[in-house]
Amino acid sequence: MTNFINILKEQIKVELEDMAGAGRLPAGLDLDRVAVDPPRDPAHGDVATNAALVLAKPAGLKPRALAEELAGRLARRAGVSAAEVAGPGFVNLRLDDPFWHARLRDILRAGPAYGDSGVGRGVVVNVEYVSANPTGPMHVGHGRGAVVGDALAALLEKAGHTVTREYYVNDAGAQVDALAWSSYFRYLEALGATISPETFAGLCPGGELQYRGEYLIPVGQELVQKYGDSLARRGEDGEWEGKAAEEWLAPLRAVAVARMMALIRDDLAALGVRHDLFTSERELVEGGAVERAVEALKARGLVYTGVLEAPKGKVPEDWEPRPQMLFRATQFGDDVDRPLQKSDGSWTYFATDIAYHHDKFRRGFKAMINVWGADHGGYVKRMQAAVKAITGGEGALDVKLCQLVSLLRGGEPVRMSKRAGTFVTLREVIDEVGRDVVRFIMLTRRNDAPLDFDLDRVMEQSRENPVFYVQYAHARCRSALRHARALFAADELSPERLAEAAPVARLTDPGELALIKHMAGWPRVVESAAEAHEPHRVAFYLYDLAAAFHGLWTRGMDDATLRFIDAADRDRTAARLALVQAVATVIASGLRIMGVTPVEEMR
RNA sequence: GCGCCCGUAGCUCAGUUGGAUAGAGCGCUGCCCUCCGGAGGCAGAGGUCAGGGGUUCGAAUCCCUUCGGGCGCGCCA
Repeated sequence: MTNFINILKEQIKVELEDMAGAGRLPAGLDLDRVAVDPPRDPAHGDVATNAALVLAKPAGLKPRALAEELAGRLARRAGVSAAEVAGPGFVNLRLDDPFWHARLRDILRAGPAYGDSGVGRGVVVNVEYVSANPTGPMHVGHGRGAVVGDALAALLEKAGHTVTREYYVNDAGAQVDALAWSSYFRYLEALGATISPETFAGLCPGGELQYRGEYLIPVGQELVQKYGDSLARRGEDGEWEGKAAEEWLAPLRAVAVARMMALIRDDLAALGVRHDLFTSERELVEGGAVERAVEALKARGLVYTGVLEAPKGKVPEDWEPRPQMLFRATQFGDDVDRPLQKSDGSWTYFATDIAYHHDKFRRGFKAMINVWGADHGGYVKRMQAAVKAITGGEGALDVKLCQLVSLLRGGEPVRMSKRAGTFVTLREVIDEVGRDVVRFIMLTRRNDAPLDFDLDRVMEQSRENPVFYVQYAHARCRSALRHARALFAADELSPERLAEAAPVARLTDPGELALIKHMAGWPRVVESAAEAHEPHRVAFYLYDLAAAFHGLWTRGMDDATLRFIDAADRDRTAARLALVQAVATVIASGLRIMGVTPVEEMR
């Protein structure tokens, strides 16, 4: 257990139980509401508990009297230098220097595993993210979801969860058909046909040529290689419309989807994002998963045929009431019951999505997290309702909605238009600023807050740029350790050796102790961020840690006695190098969750 | 019309499973440094946590309500 707060919480509970045993408190008090936290204001000590406030009423005692007794007991504990009653009945604990020195050794001994937690032990969780439609390259918005999902998965792993990272491939449905048609246009082009986009669009269902990007040109070429002109001849026969199209569209669809997924996988690789599993919607549907899911719902009496009211406000033009197969979503907190079938009898996307989540549950996942774009917000309730229903209440779905990313350059919005060909892809951004920058920036805002991504600002070397600031702190640590090689052998500087041999008791400067305290808070950050499913907290923590470290470093520029390396005092230098090594360890540990490389030097 | 998200310093944002005097960066004001372990330091001003009501020993945080912004609302995924 590396979270020192938990250690103290245990001690406090022991004291409370002891007080109950001594008749000072009623037996059997509920201690769940007893909180132990570091206070915001350092003047209130290192740790505070509200135990007396929470227990006063059920115990029939005055908060301050209860607090006095608890404080008196805690003050005798090792490591506690002072226990004071403050305010309405808080007990503030001050921990002595040796306590903090021991925490520093903890960090060095644990190394990269420092901050690992057991709160998620035994919890198997599925994190689904990206799931961009295979209809083109990824854009910046997809990139945000990719980073948030990937970092969340890593965070949960650090907190002890068993995580599967999953991508849902929407390779069925109208969008993919539209992709196939658009690919057919490129196919005809590759054959040398001179048909204009407008003429061709008239032949497409809906009269629209949806995907005009050049990335489909290689798809057309591949189709020619594979099928020669055989697909075109079918067209001449006038069999483009109706069901006949369904048959000859299949190879187009298959080739196009495969190509698009290859494109997307390349983009993901460039971002350093990986998935354990790609699940195909088409395979799921063809395998009968939808029927299976609907049967499961029917068995619970949650499916019926009914007529929905027209939505208020914006009513679709062709709205008409008609009976549909509906899922009783209202029984699980949704606002209306939701259709499972379209009017032509095929399944709605919702139905296949229920099947998909049913499938996840059948694969053993009770905890599911989906990372979606904010435009899917209206879909969350029904999906959570469906998961609750189809898992008999055993499964739970959390959805993280990612708000829009606005690309800026020097404070000015980057104009993007697919039509004008000025659309900026994720890949272009990665190529310009680098993977690490993209990943870090995507985590500098809560997922549900809009994000400004300024391509100029993120390359600045200043405190305003968190990527630089955190990287620089790590690089400075490494730099100090390299300089220390003038005084120490390499193996003397290893975290293990420093943990055992460095006289860390020499660290008495308030700035040094403050840094240790900050690092001691890392396991708690991991746990709370994992519990809240909020990876951005890691970025903010690292920024604060970097600030504390830079502050100490800078003081050494004015006051030589505070510099980390002092050739005249090997012992003190070793102690400070232990501190520096620990900072590097914690920063690297946090960056690892974010998927950002901790650099050795700034260039 | 309904649902979800959001509203915190001049600006951009943290802090929300209830804790004490609400924080950071930028900007602003004043002082210091001009250093090579390069790519500053210190201090200060600045807030009705959108408004109102409620629950609580205690509310930015929970509940209700009003206002303001974003997203969504059968046969798109």
